[in-house]
Formats: sequence, C-alpha cells, structure tokens
Amino acid sequence: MNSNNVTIYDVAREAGVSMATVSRVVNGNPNVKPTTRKKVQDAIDRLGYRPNAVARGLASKKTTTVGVIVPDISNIFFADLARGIEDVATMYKYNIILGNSDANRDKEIHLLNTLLGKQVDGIIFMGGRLHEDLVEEFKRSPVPIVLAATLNQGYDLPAVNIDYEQAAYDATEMLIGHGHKQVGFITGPLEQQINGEKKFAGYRRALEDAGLPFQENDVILGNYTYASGLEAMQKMLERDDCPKAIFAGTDEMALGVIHAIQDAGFSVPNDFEVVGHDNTRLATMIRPKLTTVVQPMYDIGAVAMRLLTKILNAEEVEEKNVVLPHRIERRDSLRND
Amino acid sequence: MNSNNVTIYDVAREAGVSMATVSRVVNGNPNVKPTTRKKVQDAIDRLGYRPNAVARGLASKKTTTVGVIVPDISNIFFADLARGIEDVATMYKYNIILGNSDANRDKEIHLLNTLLGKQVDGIIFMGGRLHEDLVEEFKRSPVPIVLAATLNQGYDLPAVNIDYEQAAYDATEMLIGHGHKQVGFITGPLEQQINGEKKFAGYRRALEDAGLPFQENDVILGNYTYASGLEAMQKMLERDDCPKAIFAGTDEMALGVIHAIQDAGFSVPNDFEVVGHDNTRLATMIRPKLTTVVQPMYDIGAVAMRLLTKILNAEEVEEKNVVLPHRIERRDSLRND
DNA sequence: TTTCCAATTGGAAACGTTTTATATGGCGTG
DNA sequence: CACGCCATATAAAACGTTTCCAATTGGAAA
Repeated sequence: MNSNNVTIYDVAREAGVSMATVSRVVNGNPNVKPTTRKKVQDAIDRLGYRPNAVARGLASKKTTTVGVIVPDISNIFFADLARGIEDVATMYKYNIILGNSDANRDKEIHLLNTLLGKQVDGIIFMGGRLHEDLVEEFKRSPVPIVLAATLNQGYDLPAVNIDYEQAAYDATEMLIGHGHKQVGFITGPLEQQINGEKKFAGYRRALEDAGLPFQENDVILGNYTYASGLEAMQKMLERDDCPKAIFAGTDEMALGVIHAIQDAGFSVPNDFEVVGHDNTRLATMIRPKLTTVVQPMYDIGAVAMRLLTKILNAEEVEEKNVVLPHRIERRDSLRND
Repeated sequence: MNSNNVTIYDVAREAGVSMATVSRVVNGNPNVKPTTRKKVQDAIDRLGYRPNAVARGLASKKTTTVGVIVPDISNIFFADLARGIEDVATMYKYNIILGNSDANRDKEIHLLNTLLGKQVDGIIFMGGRLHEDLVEEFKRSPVPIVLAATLNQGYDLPAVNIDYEQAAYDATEMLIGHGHKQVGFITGPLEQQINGEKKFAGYRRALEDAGLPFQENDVILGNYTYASGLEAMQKMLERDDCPKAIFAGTDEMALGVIHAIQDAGFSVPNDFEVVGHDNTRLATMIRPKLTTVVQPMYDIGAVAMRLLTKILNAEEVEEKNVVLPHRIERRDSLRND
C-alpha cells in the first residue's frame, strides 16, 4: 500500500528476477524479453514501487534537475521567464530548483554553490550584471550554464537574449518619427550592461541618426519599479522643456510614467507619447494601452532551457549566443500615424 | 582546483583522518577536537571539497529540499507566494523544487509523484480545489504536506489561509455602507471552494445582514484574468439596473472592471465604486488606485514554509490550520466616507 | 603508577540505484 | 548432433555520504 521504502530489490524478489533486470524495465532498456517485462511491471504495480531518484542520481551521476537562479521570482518579468523554463524542463523530464538572488553577488555565488552541491545537471542564470567572481565560479562549474536575458559580457557563455540596442533604437526612432525633437529616456541603473551599454546606446544612436542633440537631463535612472517610473516622470515634468515623448526601460516604469503625466492633467497620447519595454501583461492593463517593445520572456526562458538540454545531450548546437527577434507592439499610448 | 569529484575520502587522506571525522567536521558535530577540526578544514579548503548532497541524501534520507506545487508561477499572485516560501526555505537551509500544475488534476498528481520520487523532505501545495484522488495521494505521502492559500476542505491537512468568507463579507459590507442597495460580485469559478463556499457565501451573508435581496444576475463568473473582469463588467453595464458597486474576486479582475467602467464613459469612484481582492502590486498601478482586500500572499507562503519546517523538526505545532488576519486597504476606487 | 571514564577517532555497514562484466539459455547452422 | 552466437539475465562493484559501534586516547582520580 504505502509506496514508500519498497526498493528495487523488493520488486526483484516479487517478480523473481534480479534487480538489474528491474532497473532495465524501469529505464525502458530494450534488452528485456516482453514476458519478463510484464512480470516485472506487474510486480511494480502490485508493490507500488517508486524509484528513488536520489539513489539513482548517485549511481548515474545525473539528477534530471536543473538549477534556476533569478533575481526575484515575485517580479512578473522573471516569473514569466521561469514559466518558460519550467515548461520546457517538464517536456524533457527535468525538474527545476529555483533560487532568488536579489541580483546580489554573494547570494548568487552562494546559490550557485548550493546548486552544484545538489548535483544539478545544469544551470540557467539570470542576473543584471555578471560579476567577475561569479564568472570565475561559472568557469569552474562541472555542469553547463546558460544565461537567460542576461548579456554574457564577452565571456564565452551560452546565452539567450534579444538585441536590446536595436530594440531601444527602434523605440526611440518610432517616437522621433512622430515628430518629436526631444525624447525622454527613463531606465534602470546604467552599470547594468543591458541598460548602460545596450538600451542607452540604442537611444543615443537613434538621436544621432536623426540629427538630434543628446541632452543629459532627458535621461533619468530608476529601479525598474512603478514607483520609480512615476517619480522620474514627475521630476521630468517640472522642467519647462520637458520632452513630450518618453521611452521607458520597463513596462512597469512606463505605467508610472503614464500616471504621472495623467496626474499632472495631461493626456497620453495627445500631449505625451510613451513607449515601454517588455510587453508584460501590464501593457494592456492601463489606459491608454501601452505601446511597448516585445521582449518575449517566456520564449527566452523556453529557448534557454532547450539550449541547455541540447548541451546536456551533447546535441550539436549551431549558435551558443542566441538572439531572439524583437518587435514593437503598437497600442494606444502612441498616436496613430 | 576543480572542486568537482573530490570526495570525502580524498579529504580524509589529505588530512590524515578517517572519513567519519571529516563527515563530523562538515556537519558541525561537536565531538571533534579543535586541532583536528582545523586540520580537516584546511584540507577541505585546499582541495576545494564540496559535499555531494545526493550521496548525503541517500545516506541520511534527508534532502533539505522541499517541493512546491503552484498552478502557475507566471501569475503574480503565486509568484509572490513562492517568494515567501523561498525566503523562509533559504533561512532554514532548504531549497525548493518548483512545479506548475495549471490547477490540472493529472499534472498535480504527476508532479506530486515526481517530487516524492526525488525524496523531497516535504511539500507545499497550492491549488484551486483538492480533488479526491489527490487527497488520496496526499494521505499516503511519506512526507508532510502543507496547503498554502488552499482550503483543506475538511481533510485533516495543515493549511495557511485567511478567512475568505469574512473578507468577502467585509468588502461587501463596506460597499453597502456607502449606500448601495445593490452590489455586483465578479469572481472565479464557483466550483472552487474558495469562491463558491467562501467568498460567495460572505457576499450573500453581507447582503442578507443588510436586508438586501440577492439577485442572481449581480454575480458574474470569470477566470481571474484582467480580460475576464473587463468582459464581465461590460456585460453588467448593458443592464438598466446595473449595480453601482462592484466587488471583484481578484485585483486583476478589478482592473478590468474599472477599465470597463471608464471605457463606458463613467467615473470611478463617482459613478461606480470598486473593491478588489488580494492587494497585489497591481492595486496601486491603476487610476483610481484600488481599494482591495489584503491577502498577504508573501506571508502565507512564508508561514506555510515555517509551518513545514516545524513539522519536519518535530517541533510542537499548536495549530495546524492557520488563519492569517486580513484587512481592507482603502484607496481611491472608493469614495471617502 | 593504575584505573576508569569521557572525549575523540576509526571501521565498516547501509542507503537504493546503475552499470559492467559475466553467465546462461535457446536456436540456427553446418 | 555439436558449435557458436545472440539475446537475456545475473552478480557484484561502484556512487559518496551518514551513522552505529568499537577502538583508542588522554587525563583526572585513586
């Protein structure tokens, strides 16, 4: 009855075979005569045998478990990514051990070591910035590591991303195309490469290509949250020459931006136009609905996990640095052309 | 250098002691002479030894890993819960294996068995409804299971919840207190006990206590999402006798409700008043800001995990069925009194 | 000194699998 | 009818810990 503590040995005895044979049946090894297989299967059912994955892991050195490190699972953004990872993991019979790092270096390193101690078969890592010490640890990891929505900063690590620079360029260009001579940019900390070297660079390139001047105070840094977006825009609105077009680094900040504008008595998109980034579910939960850069978090997670399975199975991997396509989803926070 | 594949035996040889002693040092067993401890510790550092948790799990029958089953981690609601669980788990040196069930019975059962196969020390389960088969499996589980934000439906399982009936009562009563003779109720499927037997019951009791009639068509069922809230309210608005006060079963639905009202040209809270449920971060990301019932998901997760650790350590547990306090957070979707 | 007890250490079994090398059986072939 | 081979099955050795029990050590008391 209680399926607990019945071992492969019990099954072997019950079925009148050796444990090796039971092992083969359980693992779908073809070298078993059908009648034997049935006999064993019956014994398994009768006893309610459930293989002990820990023992299996010890003997085979494979745990069919992968570690997932994200900054904060309660952030819709990472949660979406995690779901993509988990779905593909399930598809390939893996389970995931999830850990939150708060993008903190020490936690990241500690988590990594815990996961390696647990003998995960691989790791998917997401973080704002790759600290050197972390990369050192990565390098000596006995299992493969894949970065998701995290730039590999020149290190030779498999990674799945979109082209953030181009995406920011496209968003800025779209705003400029609506006649704006000035575009505000509200994003996260610039020391995170994704903001500093990519989005920011794309923003500047777009200005430059349009022959527009770059103005230091058109850029405000927040911390990705709604509140920081709201605050940043409020600050921006105090200026006499406040830009009437805003590109926000995340949707959540974009919501804050829109509300700050509306709270000040202006209209989006009539007085101000706003473009967000990520296309989280939030984008449609606001009026006007948000035009935003689509960063397919679910897909990034799914592709990252698929990439990891390929590496684990020693399948051929054509390109370790995957760049997924992006696009801009047009909604009502932008005027019609 | 490579901390991989160096075993306790290597450390023992390096330190000139037996593996039993190394094991004691690693596990902080006090019965080791300080000088010996140091010798061993040095050897560990020199070799970069990292204990193999799988072997440890096999020998000790403890994996310091707990399983977490949620319907969908990409839902902000469950993500918050998961974060609470993970934080407390980390505090007690546990890791979590996370699985998504989509509230699907077969997936739930499959997931449960996978987790048990992996020898988790305990499980935290969240789901809309406890199917009989699932409960059967729960009963024969060799490890403790704690329900989080999930009613135990009369089964004797440890659980952490709030008083949903009273919360719904309070919300409805508050709306009635604002002079409404009619209150709309938009929630999830009634077959989920939390909606059908709790929130719905609280709603009806509040009407009854106020001497107001219950009207079938004041209740509309959705599926928790923004879109379903929007749609439900649009339907409601078609009626001539549409209620001017709405209690929505989740914040996300409440946002949909508010937007439906605004899209129809009405004002919240002047024409309609709305109360949500959960107090997710969404509640402040809308104008007007949402008045909502606070269901502390993070806390529920944290308390559930803490409860599980108590059970695992055989600590005394005074009450296995924990009911956390709730309250209503007043914001602008309600008129001032 | 001896004796004895407590503190410390070591040896080896156990945990439940996988896996390798080896044995067995049946059957077609010459 | 004997031989060799392929398909199956078995036995036993890993895998890297923990833990029980026994052995040793050290020092205080006698």
